Amino acid sequence: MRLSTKGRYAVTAMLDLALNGTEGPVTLADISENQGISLSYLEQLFAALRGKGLVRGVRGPGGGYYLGRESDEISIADIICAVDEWVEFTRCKGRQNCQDGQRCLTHSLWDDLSQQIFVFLTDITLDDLVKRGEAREAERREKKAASRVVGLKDQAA
Amino acid sequence: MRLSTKGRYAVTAMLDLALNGTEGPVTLADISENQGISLSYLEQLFAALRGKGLVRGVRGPGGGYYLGRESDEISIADIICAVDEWVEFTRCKGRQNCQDGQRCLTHSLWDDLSQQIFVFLTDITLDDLVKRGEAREAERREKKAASRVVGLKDQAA
DNA sequence: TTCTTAACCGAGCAAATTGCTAGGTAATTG
DNA sequence: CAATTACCTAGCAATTTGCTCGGTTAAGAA
Repeated sequence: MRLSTKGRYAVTAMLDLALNGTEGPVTLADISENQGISLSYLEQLFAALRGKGLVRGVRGPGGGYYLGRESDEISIADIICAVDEWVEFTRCKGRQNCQDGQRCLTHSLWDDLSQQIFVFLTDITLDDLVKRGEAREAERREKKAASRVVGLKDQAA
Repeated sequence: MRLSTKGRYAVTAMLDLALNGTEGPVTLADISENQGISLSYLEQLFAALRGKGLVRGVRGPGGGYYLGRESDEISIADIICAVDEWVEFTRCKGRQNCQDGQRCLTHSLWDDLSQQIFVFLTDITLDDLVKRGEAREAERREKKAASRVVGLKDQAA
């Protein structure tokens, strides 16, 4: 599992799509403006996402992108794997002192870690993020209402 | 937390040091040969490690490097942080739509993940890796002995 | 003292990656 | 037809990675 800013861009863009794509497709130009990512970079990312079936493009006026599946069927790991292709964590394949030597100790360490990260990101879907955002939004509104009642100033938490 | 091959090189080198440094210092030339890492790159890595007190250099003939602390006092996270300096996982500081917008949802996602990785790597010390290697070594010997008794061929597990 | 060893230091370089600009073509709508 | 938007390719500046090369300094050995 590789973790880079590229994967984060992709997740951010996909989240934008999940949030704003409920009625009709979303254009890359919109996402570009919302998220401050260049259009051309988005095109590259979405080419990869489309290749994995995570999004579906519609051409022409009124076109844009849909999610390729329901948002609760798309994990964060899916997204990252699509754009940040799985770089093998070890370089000792065929290397001599790997079988029992020190290198293989770190080898298994990275495997463990990689597995851990993968599980973490596989368990979280786009829908989870959407819901998490809704919850936060609700909480924020509650606080605001409460503070208005008590007469306190809004404090940016 | 940033994960790159650079950190893996450093961990591998430190493990070599833990394994071979029990009686006297280990030269970078030795580690270079053992692990297939260029001498000059090792020097760069060890400059960073030395800066964090993780290793101690001794100049002159018979010199080399010692661990800076006991191997059970050095976590994998210590090593990685020394060479792969902590890159902040988010780029939205001061960004407008972070406070409540989509970007902040991925923000907290990366924070969670980062924390998870950090805990994982903080819990593992160099000594753990050494012991893990000894256990594996013992297991291998046992298997070998057993197969010899039964008259089976060695099979590379 | 002089030679050798090995840490320590810095310049620079090829390859890959990142995020971007620029300039297209193809499909769909009005 | 024209406008829109996906889709595609080339290339570029900045950064990172792992390296070569060429030193200087401290400490032991001759």
